[in-house]
Amino acid sequence: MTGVRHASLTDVAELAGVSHMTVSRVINGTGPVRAETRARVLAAVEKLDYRPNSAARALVTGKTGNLGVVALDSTLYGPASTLYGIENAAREAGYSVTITSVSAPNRTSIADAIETLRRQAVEGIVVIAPHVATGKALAHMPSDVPLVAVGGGEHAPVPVSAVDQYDGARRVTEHLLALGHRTVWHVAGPADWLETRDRELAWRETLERHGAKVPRVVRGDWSSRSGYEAGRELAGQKGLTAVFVANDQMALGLLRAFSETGIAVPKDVHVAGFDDVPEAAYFSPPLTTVRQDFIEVGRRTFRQLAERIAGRQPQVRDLVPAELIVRESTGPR
Amino acid sequence: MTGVRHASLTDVAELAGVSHMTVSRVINGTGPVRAETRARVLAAVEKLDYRPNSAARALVTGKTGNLGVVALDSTLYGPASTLYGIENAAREAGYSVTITSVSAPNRTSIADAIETLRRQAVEGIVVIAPHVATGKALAHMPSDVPLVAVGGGEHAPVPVSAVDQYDGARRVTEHLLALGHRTVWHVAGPADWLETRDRELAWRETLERHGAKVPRVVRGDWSSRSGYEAGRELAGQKGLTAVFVANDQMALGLLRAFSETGIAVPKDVHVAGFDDVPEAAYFSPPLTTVRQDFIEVGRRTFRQLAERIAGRQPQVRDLVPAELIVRESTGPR
DNA sequence: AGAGGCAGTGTTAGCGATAACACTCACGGG
DNA sequence: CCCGTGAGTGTTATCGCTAACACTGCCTCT
Repeated sequence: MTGVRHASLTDVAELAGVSHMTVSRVINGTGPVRAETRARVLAAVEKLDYRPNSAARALVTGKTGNLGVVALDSTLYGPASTLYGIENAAREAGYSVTITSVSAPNRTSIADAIETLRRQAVEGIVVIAPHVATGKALAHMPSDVPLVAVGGGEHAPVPVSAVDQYDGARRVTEHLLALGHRTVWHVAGPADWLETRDRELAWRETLERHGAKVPRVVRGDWSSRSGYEAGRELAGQKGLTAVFVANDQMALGLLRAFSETGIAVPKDVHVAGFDDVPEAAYFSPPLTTVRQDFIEVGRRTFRQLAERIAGRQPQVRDLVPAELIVRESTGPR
Repeated sequence: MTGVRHASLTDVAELAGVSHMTVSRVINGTGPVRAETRARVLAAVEKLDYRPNSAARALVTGKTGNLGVVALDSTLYGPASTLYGIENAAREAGYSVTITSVSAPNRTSIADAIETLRRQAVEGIVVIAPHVATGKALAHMPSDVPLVAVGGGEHAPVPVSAVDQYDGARRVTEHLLALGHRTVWHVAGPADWLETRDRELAWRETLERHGAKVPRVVRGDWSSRSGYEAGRELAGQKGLTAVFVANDQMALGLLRAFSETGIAVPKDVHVAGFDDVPEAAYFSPPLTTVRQDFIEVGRRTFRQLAERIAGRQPQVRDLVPAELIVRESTGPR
């Protein structure tokens, strides 16, 4: 039952026959305590099932040991993995993580989420919301709480860690060109995502650098459904031999559309994705894609935030390299 | 910069020329305050950018407004969605959510996670970890903090909300039998998951009730890879015409294996999954599966926890119905 | 031998909020 | 006209902890 008040430092002190300060010193390892005294205190702690009151501690120290994460209310593989990466790193460092989700990535909801977290007295905030709007929203945020972003754009006003989108997209495009295609089509993500921009830019510049014609961009919204629609649209396209799809989910939809319209992959068309979701190796056919180490991103993000909390100014951009994973969808015909 | 101390109630009071209690009353809406006074106080609040100190408040009220969620360190669609469902419901009710992930669902790590959360002074805890071991672990947990589980088993010692696994599996099995199959094979999940047990039991009992022979169970681990292996294994099986796979990821792997071994779905074999991940409609072929409303599960889970926190004893098991989604993988041949 | 230092412990004063109660009026009823 | 009542406000105690400093011995150094 609830209602049995918790033991306090004073209760422990009384039972151990010492002052509450001595108990505090034992608990926190601050200051010297005789071994015998320490043992007595610990016995009392054990007996009373004492647990420090974090509110009282926070009140006097000004530190809560809490971090806030603003997360997209989504189960997209990337954001979800990043969240766990951050949580793991934070927990190892003794921080707890409070999560607030936003359904729409507009300025108001981000600001609300941050405000909510500040009211919770978090020591620092990570924003996972890789939209253009997010970057802009962050530019207007009050700066009295350390803030870092993940997956953000190059002009973000806060430190950012992310997988190197440009590099990944360049690699996959070059991989396709190296297979002998005259050009590579692109199914992009939503225009307001920063990752979309990076991937699209890399694709475009890589084509240009190789003297290839740059086809019009087909745009999706990351969902398989939109990939499917893009696939139906591209199916009628003459001269289509290679497609770089901006994420694996859309690539799945596109593969489905191609299959329905009698286009064989990889025989007729090569297809590559981005993300390397765990399922990508079991698509039909298994998908060539770009692997992102989201856990590492989470780790670095936490590290940057920790630096900020400690009062240092970390580097502003911290890129994790991407890895090209070649599978059958760009395999021998 | 950090370092500019936050304004306190007293600061606001001074600026507004009232006592700190009056400010407190304005902030919390407790007790009567003259309209003119309130306005003056609010102006001071605004001017000083005052934000209540949650630690001080928690210290004196004994309420932190914090809930803890023990989550599987996984990006599985179900657990991730449930997390967001809980977070949404909690936020609407004014609670914040602290998340702690566990990588292995054994008793020790669950106990550690709960201990961590208790140290954070959460008012209640939700455990998302639908393993047999979890249920057992919870049986031994100290009961002085309200605790509910999600996706748990029927013998769990705490309130539980979940999608009705049994019902969903029964429906999908009956759907397959109704298509004229003499029996239905089953690729099950890991034996230590509660959901695995429910789905498997429903499948078995449904077959028996219809007088169908019960084939041996092939077991996977939820991953596409394991589904693929199950598919390779089943491909050689004589008389195989229908397979119920315990989740969509494994079904994807199985479809891949069937495709490689020349088995046509749905022409030669019917396949159904479970979960209705957003991609399931774009598998090859689109997958018949069972939809689970994880958001609703999250909502109900929060509601149960709120009841517990309020000191009431909610019903012990709260089941959300499952929905059968029929697609081409069990379609006309 | 006296001063200084340090291990080991205690005392006191807040941190910033709410709870509980006290006080001052103005007003209405007997 | 006096008193009870309730609106509006203030005073004080307290939540559980840590910071800062004070105190007591005992040991070491000069």
